[in-house]
Amino acid sequence: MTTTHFNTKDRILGAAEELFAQHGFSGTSLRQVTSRADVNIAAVNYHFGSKENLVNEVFRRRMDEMSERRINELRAAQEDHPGELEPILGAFIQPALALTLDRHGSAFVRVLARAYAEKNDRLRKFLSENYGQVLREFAKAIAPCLPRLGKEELYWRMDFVAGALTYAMADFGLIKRPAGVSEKTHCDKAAEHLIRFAAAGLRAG
Amino acid sequence: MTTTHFNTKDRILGAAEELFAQHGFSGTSLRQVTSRADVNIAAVNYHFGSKENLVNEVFRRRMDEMSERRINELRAAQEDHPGELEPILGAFIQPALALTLDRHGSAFVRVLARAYAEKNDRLRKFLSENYGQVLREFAKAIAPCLPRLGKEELYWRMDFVAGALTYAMADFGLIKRPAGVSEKTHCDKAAEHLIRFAAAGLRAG
DNA sequence: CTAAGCTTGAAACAACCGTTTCAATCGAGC
DNA sequence: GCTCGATTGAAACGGTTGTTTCAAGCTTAG
Repeated sequence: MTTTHFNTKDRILGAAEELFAQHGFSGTSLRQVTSRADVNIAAVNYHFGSKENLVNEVFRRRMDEMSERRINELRAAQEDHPGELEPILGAFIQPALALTLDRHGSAFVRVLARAYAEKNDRLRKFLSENYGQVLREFAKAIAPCLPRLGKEELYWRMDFVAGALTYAMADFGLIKRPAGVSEKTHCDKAAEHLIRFAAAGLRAG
Repeated sequence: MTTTHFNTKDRILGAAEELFAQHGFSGTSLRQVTSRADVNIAAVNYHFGSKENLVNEVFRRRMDEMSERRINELRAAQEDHPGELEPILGAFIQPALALTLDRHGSAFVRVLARAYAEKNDRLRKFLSENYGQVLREFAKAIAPCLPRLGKEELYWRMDFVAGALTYAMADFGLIKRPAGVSEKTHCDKAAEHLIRFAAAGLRAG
């Protein structure tokens, strides 16, 4: 594999990511993928072995990146603003919402939201192994900021934060980006609102 | 149609609901549905016209009931506890979480969560026409409880509440029901935690 | 230049998809 | 008893699915 991102394998991954986001995993055919990637149908089974394996690779590529950025920003927040809640929440929320700006990452956000709805056991296992670990890491960082909060209560509220974030990322609900507002501005606003909401919710007496 | 719930039409709806929850809409074939419902494959097109229409009917059956219960409990909350925020949130959250207790409704909860991840335009339109109206109704009821909160800010936070609720309903995340706790208890606990979290988040300064 | 080993193209595979057809069956009203 | 409309059963429709096959093309090392 060369260093360029325009080889067959990466073109397949990119096309698959976009189409999975639009039509779901089982709603997307390999022929749609190879057609968009401008690649022969045989290439996907040559490079990935099967459709299921392609799904996993689509996840791995971005998930690892997002988790790494989250952990890095968490470490930075803990060093620069020890004991403060909001910077930690920022470290959790920003890398996720930032994906919606990346022209390539925006599709992945929908893929991620979709994955939570899937009951596919292998996918759930893959997600809980990666995403769950990161979530626990954040719970451990948040706990000292809320010394009066029990561990179970914290877990409940972390789940609520993750839910609100997923919802915001996928652009459901009442709020739509107004025509005059840039995507970057809208994303920053979403992060700002969500951090304030989540912080207040976590601090609830 | 008779009053019994064990006719062909309702058996198809029930089987479709369970399978859609497990494998998604496009991941479920009509042959799987009719096989589980123990009816002929032709019956689904006879009673529903098409697969897409079957999907819509699966939604309508439970969505109408949930929306009605939400609105009813909202009216009751406004009468019994005028100006209070928590009862309104309870009217929004309880009917949704109550579905997870119903052996038939629990599947629908996953179907609902899955629908949010779908980008299917017709489904989104159907949902925003029904569900969106209910959400706006609640926003109108909540606004007087938070006189210092702007309408846009309120809409943001309502979306976060809906996201946290969806997430909690679908049983993603860190929190799992412990072995010794009954489903009813777990559900009540979820509602209690979510109401406290959402109320604090909505009140954030 | 040639040979070896990756990578691709075109075609075909069996299996399954949603939908349709049409005859058989059922139950209610005359 | 008989007819008529509603419902079901079995089979087939054309089309698409994921996967495989195998020959042709390509790149690279000797």
